[in-house]
Amino acid sequence: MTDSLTDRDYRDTLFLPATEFPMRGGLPKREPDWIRRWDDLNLYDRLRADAKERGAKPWILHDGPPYANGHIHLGTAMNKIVKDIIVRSHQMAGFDASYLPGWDCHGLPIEWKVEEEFRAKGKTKDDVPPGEFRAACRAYAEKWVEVQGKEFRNLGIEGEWDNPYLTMKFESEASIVGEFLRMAMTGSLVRGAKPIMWSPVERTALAEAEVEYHDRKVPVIWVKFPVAEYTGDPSGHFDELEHASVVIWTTTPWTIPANQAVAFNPNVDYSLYRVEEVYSSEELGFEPYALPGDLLIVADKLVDEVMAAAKVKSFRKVIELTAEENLNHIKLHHPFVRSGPDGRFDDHWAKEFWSELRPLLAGEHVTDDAGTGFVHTAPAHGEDDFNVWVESGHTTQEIRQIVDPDGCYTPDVPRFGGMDIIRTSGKKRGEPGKANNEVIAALAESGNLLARGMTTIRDAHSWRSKAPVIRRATPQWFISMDKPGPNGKTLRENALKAIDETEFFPAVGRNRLRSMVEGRPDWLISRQRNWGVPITIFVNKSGEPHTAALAKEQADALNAAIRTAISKGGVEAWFDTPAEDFLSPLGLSANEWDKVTDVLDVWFDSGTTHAFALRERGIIDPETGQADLYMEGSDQHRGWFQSSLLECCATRGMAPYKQVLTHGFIVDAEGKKMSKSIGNTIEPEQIQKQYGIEILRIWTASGDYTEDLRISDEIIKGSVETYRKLRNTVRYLLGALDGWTEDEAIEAAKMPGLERWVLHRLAELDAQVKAAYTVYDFKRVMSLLINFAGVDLSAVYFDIRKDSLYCDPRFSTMEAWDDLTTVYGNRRRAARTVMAAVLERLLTWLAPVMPFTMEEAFLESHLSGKADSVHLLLFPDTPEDWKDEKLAERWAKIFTVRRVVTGALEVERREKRIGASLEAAPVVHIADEDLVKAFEGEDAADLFITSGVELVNTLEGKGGGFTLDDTPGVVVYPQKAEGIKCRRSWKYFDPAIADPEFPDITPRDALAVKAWDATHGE
RNA sequence: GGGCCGGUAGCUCAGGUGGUUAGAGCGCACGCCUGAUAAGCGUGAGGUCGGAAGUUCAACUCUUCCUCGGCCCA
Repeated sequence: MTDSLTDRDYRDTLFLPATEFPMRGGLPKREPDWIRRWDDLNLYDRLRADAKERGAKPWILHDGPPYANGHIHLGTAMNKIVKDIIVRSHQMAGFDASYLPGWDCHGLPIEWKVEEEFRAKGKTKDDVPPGEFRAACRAYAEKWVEVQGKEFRNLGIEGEWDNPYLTMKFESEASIVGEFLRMAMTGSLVRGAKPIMWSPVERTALAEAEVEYHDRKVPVIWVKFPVAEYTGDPSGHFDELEHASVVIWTTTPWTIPANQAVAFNPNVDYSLYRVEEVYSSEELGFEPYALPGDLLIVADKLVDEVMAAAKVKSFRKVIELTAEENLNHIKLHHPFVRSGPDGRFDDHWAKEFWSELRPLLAGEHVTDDAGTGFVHTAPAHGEDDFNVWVESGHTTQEIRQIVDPDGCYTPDVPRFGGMDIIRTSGKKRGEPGKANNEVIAALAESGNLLARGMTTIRDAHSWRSKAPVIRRATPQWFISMDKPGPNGKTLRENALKAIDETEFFPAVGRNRLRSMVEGRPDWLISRQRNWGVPITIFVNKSGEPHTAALAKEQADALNAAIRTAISKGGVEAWFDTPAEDFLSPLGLSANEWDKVTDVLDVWFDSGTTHAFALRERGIIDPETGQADLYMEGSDQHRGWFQSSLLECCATRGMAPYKQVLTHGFIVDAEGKKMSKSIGNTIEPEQIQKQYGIEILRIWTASGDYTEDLRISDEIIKGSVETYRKLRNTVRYLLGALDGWTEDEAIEAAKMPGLERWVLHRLAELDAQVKAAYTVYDFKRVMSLLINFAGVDLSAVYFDIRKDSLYCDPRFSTMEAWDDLTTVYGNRRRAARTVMAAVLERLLTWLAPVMPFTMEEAFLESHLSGKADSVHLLLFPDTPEDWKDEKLAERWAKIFTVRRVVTGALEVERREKRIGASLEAAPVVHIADEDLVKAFEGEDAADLFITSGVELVNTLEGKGGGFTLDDTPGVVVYPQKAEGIKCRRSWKYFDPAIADPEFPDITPRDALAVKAWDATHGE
């Protein structure tokens, strides 16, 4: 019997998927159109209006401001994409999730760029009036805000781009000043000093990027600090100790007058040594400084080196010293005080100024790799010196400032007053001044110079003048971490409490922020710069700020006047307005008050964004006064998360956020960071042009962005595959739903088991996807949905239901549907009902990650009438009755059997006995009765996509059956399907049961063709 | 150099409180289909869980050290 009895081509009578939604996205070309569409729709405003209408609860992600300088890179793109996914998913979860982007506009990097621009025009910074300079900075920042804004929009980031917040808007600047004054009024503003890089030649402070490093010949001296007293346990005391000296080594003799301590490392071994014999002047050609009998304290590892430098021929160890027993209890004389048993205090010129005893401070920065194991510490002139000074409990106010802006000692310094460290003019500009030699001479006189020499070091020189740079303490303003505030608690205590009350994603963020706040020094907020928000205070002759010195009412009035001026004229108003204009209305005299012209650390600016970007715009949780989430790179534990925390804790006693989320950084395929020098950078634009933004978004969402994200060609190709699979799944659904209307829908209770199983899966996914979005776990969303699309839908559900969808009868009217009692009609309707539900969920669940493609699909779908954009939809609710654990268990059993059947068919295919699975009609022997029962009410052949099947509840058989190792109770005997191949559905069937009118197709297909003919004629 | 974090198949990720042959998706190989077709389906091969010690009857999971990488400090 052959299969052809008629010549009719049944293809036309089939229902095949039909959609305009193309298989390929053409993303790079089409994405700009979608963005334009959303702009035309005013989508952002629509989202706000929509949420308002729903009475949605606000949910606020506060945008951390990027710096308005340079083009965006992959890191910034990823940052914004993560934020965008968060905001969109929260909006669709039912919140009013606004997104106000912002920029950080003040600060040094912009100053440099602008300086560079002036230089290019042949002008130095000194030629340009400050007002003009600041105006140029403003313009520069403005330009980059524009550029970056455009670049971010091109990424498809939805937000209030028309009115972003900028730290340099007048109202922002006024707000920053307001916050600063508010903080100052709490008393936490203190004046101190800190060493900064200073160029005496230019009389200016320099930043790290304004210096270059060159080799320089410098003197090196070994100096004795005589022990003055021992105050510890008597057991640690012995006579030699009192006559000994701690030896230090330095290449900056000029800092000796500013010495305030000596640092050592408790983990280094130290001993007291006695000099036995020194080389004679005949042997040396000069007189050595060391004398037999000298008692010297140095690190054991370095003693040979020190003794050699001091021209000591022989020495011996007297006793080993420990930090606990000895060093912690010693106080030293300044080395200008004459040493030796005969009259330590007879040196009158030094006695007054340097009589205070010097402590020994424990510091980790001290090593025994070079020097003596002790470090002379002048907190005014060294970074480490300053740190060890402050960390050992001393204040910055105690720091001695004896060097003026010209690099000369101040006049009050005995003997050295007025001497220069570096020559600042003339032909020898930049060469050493008088200071070093005079200090060395004074040390030699006092008998505390142990040795001297010359060496070469590499140190900082000014970029412009090429002259050496010194470190010099300048007056600075700090926010005190440990001064009790209005609530009796210190800022540190308030901040730590706020950290405990904040939720961190990932959780380790808490420890990281906590340990930083626990250990951080006072917040240095002043900068000697031009482009920034001024420290708007007046200081009286005793150095007190007006916020502390004036009565509250008077201070408040002055503060209000200052703020008003800034809000009208920006930061320029502070610099340009004469002090008396602020002071005289309050009856204060400009002669008694100095206007501070330092500017605020830009971290202070960004720390106050919550004030002007949120509070003043009314974007804030009215109950808590907080934003819901701050989300930035993990480097911001030291930056924005902390500055915002400290600022808000100081002014309001709480964190400005409820949650902190951090992302990692982008690295290459090997996990190495991207850098231009390695040449492994990838630009967002490159990916955009080659693959499309959506691919970048999928890549972002698929990886664990809380760790570092790897990117490479291979990895991006993986995202392309993901895109293809999801797009095709959606496309198939769109095609299958061609012509769908809600009238065709059928209730769940009337559906076949397979459809109810899909609904159950949707119910499961609904909970999982929403939960994953709430904890910002996009990779889980993606893996759930990719698995669902690839396995449950494509490989199982679509494959099985193809037959029903394509071949089952269709009728032109609903009446005809309702009349139809056959299972086929309901089966097809059920499938399409389920597919509509699946499509709606896929579109909405994926829209936050894939806004372009989901919008495109939405417009092609039956849902397009519901809204103007998929982004205006919410995640749909799941009807209670979809979830059915019992049914799921039953279907798990069915799929276990199905696996064995497909395995058996694969063997047949390999042996060329069958090609398509419809050519088979296997016999399946199943030992477990439950497994057989699972199939009750189901058409097993449909589920296996075979033309027939026989299920037998026994393991007895003819032998040679197929089994899988992990499913021993199921044996499959493959058999070729009998009968003829239906020319419409390609199923094999017994021709005896055929409708006589259609002998070459199955009765089901005959019914379908009749129905088709009835509506189309023949 | 210090603090914190991470290193599971080619790729992206799963693997409560230590316990049978370490999982998924993709990719790859092979095959099927040709009515989702620059698509769809099936089968298979891939991992000494960064390395080395140790604790334990038992470690991807605990401890120590090392190594590679990242962030922040110095």
